[in-house]
Amino acid sequence: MAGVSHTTVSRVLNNDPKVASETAKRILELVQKVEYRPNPLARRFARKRSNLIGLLVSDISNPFYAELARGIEDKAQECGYHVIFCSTDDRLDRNQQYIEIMRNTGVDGLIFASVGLHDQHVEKLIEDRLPLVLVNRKLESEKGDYVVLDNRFGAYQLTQHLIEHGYRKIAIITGPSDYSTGVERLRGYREALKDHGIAIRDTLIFQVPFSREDGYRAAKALLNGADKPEAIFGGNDHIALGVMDAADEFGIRIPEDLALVGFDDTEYAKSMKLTTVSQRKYEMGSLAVQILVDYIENKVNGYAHRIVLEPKLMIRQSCGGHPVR
Amino acid sequence: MAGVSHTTVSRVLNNDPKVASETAKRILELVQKVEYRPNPLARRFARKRSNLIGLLVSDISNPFYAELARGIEDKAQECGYHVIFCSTDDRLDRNQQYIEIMRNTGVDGLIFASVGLHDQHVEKLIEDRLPLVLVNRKLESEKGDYVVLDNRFGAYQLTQHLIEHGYRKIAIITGPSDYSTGVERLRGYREALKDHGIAIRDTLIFQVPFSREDGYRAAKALLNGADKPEAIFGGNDHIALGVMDAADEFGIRIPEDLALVGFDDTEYAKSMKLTTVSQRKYEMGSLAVQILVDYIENKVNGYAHRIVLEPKLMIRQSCGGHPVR
DNA sequence: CTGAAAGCGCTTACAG
DNA sequence: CTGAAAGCGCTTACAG
Repeated sequence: MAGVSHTTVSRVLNNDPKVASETAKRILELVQKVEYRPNPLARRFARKRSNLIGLLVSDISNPFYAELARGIEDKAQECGYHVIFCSTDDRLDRNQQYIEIMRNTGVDGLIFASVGLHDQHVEKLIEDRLPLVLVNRKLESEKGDYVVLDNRFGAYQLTQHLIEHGYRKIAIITGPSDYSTGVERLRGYREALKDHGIAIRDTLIFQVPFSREDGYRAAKALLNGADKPEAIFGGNDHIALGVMDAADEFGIRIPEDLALVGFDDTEYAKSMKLTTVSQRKYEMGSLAVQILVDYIENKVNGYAHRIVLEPKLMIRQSCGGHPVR
Repeated sequence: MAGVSHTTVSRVLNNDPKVASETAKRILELVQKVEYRPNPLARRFARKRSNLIGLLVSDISNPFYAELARGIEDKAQECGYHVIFCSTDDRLDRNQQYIEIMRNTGVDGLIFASVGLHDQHVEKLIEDRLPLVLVNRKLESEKGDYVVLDNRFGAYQLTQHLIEHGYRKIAIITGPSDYSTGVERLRGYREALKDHGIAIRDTLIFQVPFSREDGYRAAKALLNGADKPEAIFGGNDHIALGVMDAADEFGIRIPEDLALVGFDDTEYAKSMKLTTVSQRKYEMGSLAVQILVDYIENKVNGYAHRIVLEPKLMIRQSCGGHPVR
């Protein structure tokens, strides 16, 4: 240490205003020269803050979550935070374990993108006032802060769009009933059919995990049956992709022989000309970070941030543009 | 503290073998009951180890990097580490800044998936013996440890495949010359043409950023010209997707009017039936973590780990299966 | 505006 | 096998 005290150096590095600008300048120069780097581990320990955010997603390699992660990353960086991620593969049985692991990393707060409808462990975290924001999916109990899309309305619009194009026998392959997204999309589908006086038939409703593989299998079952649907609503774009795989295999053309819609508007949907609903993933992530950082830094936890974003219908060739029969 | 000392509790929590199993058991029970969580920030500080790995990618929302990240995440978790990621958007001018930010997070080591060919800042880190592994891209100087694909050979195979299908006028829209991937893929293309006695024409060579948008623009220029190619080699799947966009716009059918190949074998390629080269992204990430953790924990840094994975040609409808003319 | 001192909550030789 | 004590490298009241 050349000249001043430990304390003063620390002050300068933390932009403490009550330090002579001349001293500060001298120290800064020295810091440069010696390439002094304050030990981040010691800083965090002394400050009792890590400036780390934990992000729990189903699978980071899924483009939906990857795009969400990018929104989270950018806003976090803007706020001086960094993101540690963890893929849960939607294994509800291991959820507690993943959360525990995350807490042991010393993050200041958690963003949970894949919460189950009835996750009691997460409910407990919320009650314990641990800084936590849900994004994409929410709890049935409506506990905690969240940023989600209006999934019900998105599904309603999509189904209505199919109906308006003359389709009547519309099947849905939606996500599992363990998640708000799966449940609400199914609800929107039902409501749209009901409002248009179309009977809801259980044989046309499939609930499967949100994967291409599962979409493929369900579609095969549907297309193999005697009672083939005229249109299929895939619970997300991955499922819709799986439907395409199955259609391909059976030589069924889309949209000529079968109309198809998805959900999420991932890049895949754009490439495959799939009609879908756009989720503002980047924005969702960004908003979640804002709320979380507010929690962490201002210890606000009386507010209830419940943000429900409007869905936007993206009409593409997989079903749109065809005459009403 | 009920019964024993601070020290002993610490030992138990760190699985120190020289502690009476009976005492250990009692402490563990108490820990459970009180829901005691050791402060991770203090642990890291005392241990001088964060068990954090920094991951630098071009863009986490790009499926290629997202899949790589998943491989890294899984292996890291297996080794008791966590991953902090940072998207650089391939802004070479800001590279130093991003690295600096990462170092300030206190990571034990760095995985760099998007290094520039001549990144002097990274070369310095390597010389300073900072635990660092390059993945996907490498330095021209061949400094440091890396896990990469044999990009040259992959491009060679792809080009040869086109030639074997009767195409002669083959254009390439490859990545920028700032990255080993872009450069080596171009090299493989040139070598294949040369080996088959086909003249290399500069007007058929484009070097653009690895994006769909840039691929689209370059393809438009190519397809608009008087001298239309019979086939296009997209430097990665994103570029190939951009070529498809342009072809669509011009009413050019793939593969009937134009053959197309990509590179990377992202999920997009599968959906779009694009012939491409498979990169074992998950495996690449996993290997990189293994090497890095070995560095961190055993302070091995005399070894030179240079892993070059074999590419695998994925033949799909975008060019394959058509008769030689 | 600056410095001495305490403290953050663990881990880890060291001594017993 | 167990404990007292030092130490990890910062930040931050507190006193001046």
